[in-house]
Amino acid sequence: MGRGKIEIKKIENPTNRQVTYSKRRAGIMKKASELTVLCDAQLSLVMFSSTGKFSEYCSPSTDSKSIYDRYQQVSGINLWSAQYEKMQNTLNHLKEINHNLRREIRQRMGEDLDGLEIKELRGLEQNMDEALKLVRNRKYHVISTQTDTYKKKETEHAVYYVDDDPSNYDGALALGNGSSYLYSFRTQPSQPNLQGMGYGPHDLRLA
Amino acid sequence: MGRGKIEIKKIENPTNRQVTYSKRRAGIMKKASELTVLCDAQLSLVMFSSTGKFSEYCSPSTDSKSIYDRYQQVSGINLWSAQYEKMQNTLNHLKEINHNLRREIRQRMGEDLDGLEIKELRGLEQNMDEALKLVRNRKYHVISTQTDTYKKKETEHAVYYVDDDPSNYDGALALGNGSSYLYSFRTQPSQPNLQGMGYGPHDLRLA
DNA sequence: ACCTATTGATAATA
DNA sequence: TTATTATCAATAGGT
Repeated sequence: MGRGKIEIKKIENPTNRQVTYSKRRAGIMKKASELTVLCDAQLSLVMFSSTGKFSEYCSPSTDSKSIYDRYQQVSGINLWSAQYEKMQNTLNHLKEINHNLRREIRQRMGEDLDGLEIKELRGLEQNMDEALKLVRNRKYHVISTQTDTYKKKETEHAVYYVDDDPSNYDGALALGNGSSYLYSFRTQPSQPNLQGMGYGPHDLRLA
Repeated sequence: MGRGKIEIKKIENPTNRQVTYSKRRAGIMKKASELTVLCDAQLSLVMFSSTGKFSEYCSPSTDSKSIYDRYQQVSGINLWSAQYEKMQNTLNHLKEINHNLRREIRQRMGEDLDGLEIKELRGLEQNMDEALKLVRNRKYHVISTQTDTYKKKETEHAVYYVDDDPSNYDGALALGNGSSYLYSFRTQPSQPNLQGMGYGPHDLRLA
């Protein structure tokens, strides 16, 4: 269609190529637009010229992302699988670490010991014994410091550090340090929705 | 271009619309193909008819994913930000949990106690004290069981459970339970590459 | 699907 | 780039 028929092969003259690109780009975009209007179709058209210039057409009341989401569903091709895979690997890695950290904590709480051999049990006992001494020392240090403070203030709250109710442990951990997650996590009602990506909420919880 | 001019508006007759869609779809695909050949362009064309039928054209030596990756770079539009955000939230959540789990383990090893109040220290001491008893009990149980086994076997390896070198702890944990991650993780040479997604390897490590 | 009169797109040119 | 226009290509309507 023009003053002469042309062969469909790459136009070697760069200027000519650019001119033809502009014209035909306009043409195809018009065609695309007409198709959406006439036939109530939805389409996305993305173009890069040989010089890297980018143009796009997208049918009204959508965007390219929606079209591609749909494309993904219909074609079964996971367009962003590479990126997802990376994140999924990281997630799995983190979950595995999380699982093992939880097990170590359980073991340090005296649970889940069946899988340990005698050597490991002995090491754990030794480590906990030493750790317990450190905790006790710290406790005594805090107590003495607080006592000094109270002596300076001379009044009130004097009963605070005398409380020796062991049932405080859960509460203390839940409020004061990392363990709060061990508990609060279980009771969280909702997780980020990862359905269809291979990550149900259950995966994130402590089995 | 046809036996008569038509107005560019939705074709109400469904049969006609479908016919026109097929014809024009073929036309636009041919145009797309010609554009890629003549002008050495790269383009992706995704179409859905009003009945949901899907077709696509993509220039040779690429795929729609590559085109859209490029589209994303050029346009600055993050096509899959929604999906990423969900995963990122999950990742952040897990990392936070892991961080807190690690802190709890450190505290159970007698480190990182400065942030604990007296009440919490007392609870931790109490809990560790009870846990230590459980570990000891378990150790005795394993020892006696092993002793029985050895008695039955009557010979060899008799020295095994007599080893009382406390330096076994790290090794035992590293080999036998979750703590292996606490240590091996630090020395892992490479992490999944998440650069550009806001997740450097350092994020996964114990701060 | 096919046909073909007709409109639409565009190659060459300025 | 933009405009012109002679030609070729696409396609609307009918079979």
